[in-house]
Parts: sequence; structure tokens; C-alpha cells
Amino acid sequence: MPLELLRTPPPKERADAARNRAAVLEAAARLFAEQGVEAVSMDQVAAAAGVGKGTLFRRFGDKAGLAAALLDARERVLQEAVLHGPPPLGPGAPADLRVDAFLDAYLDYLLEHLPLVRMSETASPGARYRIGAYRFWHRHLAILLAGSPDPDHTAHALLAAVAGEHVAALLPELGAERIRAGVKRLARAAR
Amino acid sequence: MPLELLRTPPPKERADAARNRAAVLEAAARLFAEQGVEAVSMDQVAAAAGVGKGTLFRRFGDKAGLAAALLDARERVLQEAVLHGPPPLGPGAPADLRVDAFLDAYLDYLLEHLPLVRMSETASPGARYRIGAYRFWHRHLAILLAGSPDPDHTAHALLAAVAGEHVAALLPELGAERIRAGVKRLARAAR
DNA sequence: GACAGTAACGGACTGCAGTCCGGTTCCGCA
DNA sequence: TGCGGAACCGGACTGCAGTCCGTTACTGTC
Repeated sequence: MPLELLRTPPPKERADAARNRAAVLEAAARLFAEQGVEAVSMDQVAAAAGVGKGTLFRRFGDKAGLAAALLDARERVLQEAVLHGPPPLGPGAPADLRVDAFLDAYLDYLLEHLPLVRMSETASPGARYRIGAYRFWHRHLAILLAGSPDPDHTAHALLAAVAGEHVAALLPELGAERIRAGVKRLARAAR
Repeated sequence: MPLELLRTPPPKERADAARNRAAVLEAAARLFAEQGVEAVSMDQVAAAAGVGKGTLFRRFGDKAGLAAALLDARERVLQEAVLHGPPPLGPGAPADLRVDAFLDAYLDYLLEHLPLVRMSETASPGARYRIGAYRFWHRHLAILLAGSPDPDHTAHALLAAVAGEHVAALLPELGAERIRAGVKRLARAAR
């Protein structure tokens, strides 16, 4: 999905477009909260927003894009904290502590928005890896893992261990805390 | 494809049912090979097999189930080798060598059938974790990892690193050999 | 304020996954 | 060989994602 969809278009957005975008996000948030992400169809969202289906899809691409747009604000908070926030999540702490802090923060975010993240990652094949945010998390981890044998692959592997689909499947079996501990242990071992 | 190698349901199958099952698998294998798994609809499979859509879905559940059925023979060969084959894949070798051998063998299998495995894992949400084969691989790895802090979680994490979706996304970026080396390095580190 | 150009709109349309149920075929048994 | 019932068949049907394109309405210009 094009990154522009996740951000407010910088140049100039037509007034009707802005109105519709806001209406869609509001309606989607409400419907998803009321009925669950899975149970809501794009037709319902369009109808509830008072908008045509074409508008909905042109703006958000697909259901994954709509989910990503709803997560955008929350995700940017995390990205901001990683880039410029206080250590150990932000810069200034040793790399291993920053990795732990990132995985903790990411899991907080994930567990709080699991259905939405899952939708944004799985609605279309390979969606997860095309989202700009994935590239960001990957780059962040790979940089922190510099010095280990293959930081790029290790970063991907750690992100695979916190994929929405994966965590959702493990949650009933292991519980959140075992997942959290396991991922951090893996990160430490891989370094 | 030698259809005789495919699983036959134990509690007696009616002759017409067996005929249709074989026809569907044969048609699906041909169409998937010709046009790619993604590009073939279930209607097409049903039509090519000379069978109604209801029959197709009753027998295989969904597109993921059909893909899994096509992979079944191949998968059972690997399971057999793991259970009763020669070491290091089979019993008799030290656990760490068996883990390496398993990951190598699994990646061979995965890379050879990537589109089909991907379909079987992603067609419906959580499908991967419900397949019997996943439980088998997980159990195998967890047993080999006995002694490490959380073998269950580590086994899940290693399997996440060889998920069809994941490997498909990393393949263009890293290539098969880096993925192979990375996964084995991770397994060694996690132990 | 009117106008032209263009971005955005919206709902009819397509194709697909998956369901349902009236009808058909097969199998065990006498 | 004929019979009864269970298992299976198949295609019409539903609901959804995503597309297309004729229509609408916003914006910058005169």
C-alpha cells in the first residue's frame, strides 16, 4: 500500500475529500468497535459514513488500508518515541536495552489493537511487508542489531515473532507474558 | 501426480466420493501448475473436475484445504523421515543436529511448493495454526529444544521464521541461502 | 460572479468464496 | 435382485471485495 495513504496528503486536499475521509474514519472506528473488525463489511462502512463505495476504496485501497489508516496515529506515536523519545526506547541507551524496550512497546501496541493490526497485515497477501511501518520497524531493529551475523534477517525473524497473526494464535496457548518473555529472550540470544 | 499417495479417509469412502476426490485433486494440480495457485478460482477447479461446487467445498472446506490436500503426500514423506528415517533428520542424532536437519528439510519442502504452502496457510485467518501438520512440526521442534527456557515458544518462533508468507516476502530481498543460514543460526542461538 | 479544468464522487457491475437443500446415487442387507 | 436409508451430489443463491466510468462539485482564474 502506498505510504501516502497513511499520512495526511501534504499539498492540499479538497474540502469534500477531507470531509469524506474524516467521516469514513469515524464511521469505521465506531462500527469496528461495536461489531468487531471481521464482522463489518466495506459496504457497511461506506453506508454509515454516507459515502459511495468507490470513494472508500479510492482513498484507502482495501480493507487493510482502512485498518492501517485507523492505526496510523497510534503507530506514529511509537515511531516518534523510538526516534526522539527518552531512553531506553529512544536514543541514548545501549542497543540491547533499546531492543528490549522496543519489543515491549511494540507488544503493548499490538495487544491493544490486535484485531485491527491483524486486519492490516493479512487482508491482502504480503500486505504486512509492504506497509511503510514494517520497513521502519525492520530498519530500527537491524540497526540496533549491528554487529550480529545477519542483522537484516534477524530483524525480520524477530518481527515474525510479533506478527499479529502469530501472536493471536499463540495468545490462548501461552498467554501474553510468556510471549513477551520469549521474544525478548530470542532477541538477546540472537545478538 | 501419483494420487494413490494422497490420504484416504479411514472410515470407508463411497465409490462416487472417491472418484470425485481424485478428479478434483487431479484437476486442481493441473490448473494450479498451468496458471498459478492465485489465479485459479474454485469454480474453475469444480468445472475442470466435472464436479459441482458444493462437492468441492464439502470435501475440502475451502481453498486452503484444497491446497493442503495437494501438499499432503509430500508432507507425510517429511513427517515419516522425521519419525523413522535415518539420522540426522530421523532419530539417533544429537538434538542440535536434528534441528538443523529438520529446518533444512523443511525449507527444501517449502521452497519447492511455496505458492501452495502460502495458500494453505493464509487463505483463511489462522489456518496455518489449525493444520495438523503445524502441530506436528511444533511438537517435534519443542521436544528437540527441551532444556532451553521455553521450548514451546521457541518452537513457535522458529516456525514463524519459516512461514510461507514470511519466506516469500524475504526471498527477493535476502535469497534462499541467507534465509536458510539465518534460521539455523537463530535455532542454535535459541537453544 | 461566471467559467473551465480537474479532482473527487458514487452506485451499478463483476467475479469469487462459501452455503443450502431438493434430488440422486450408492451400499448393506435380506 | 430389490429395497430402504444414509451419504453424497450439484448448481442456484447470498454476501462481499474490489472496479469502472458517467456525473458532480470544488478551486483557482479572469
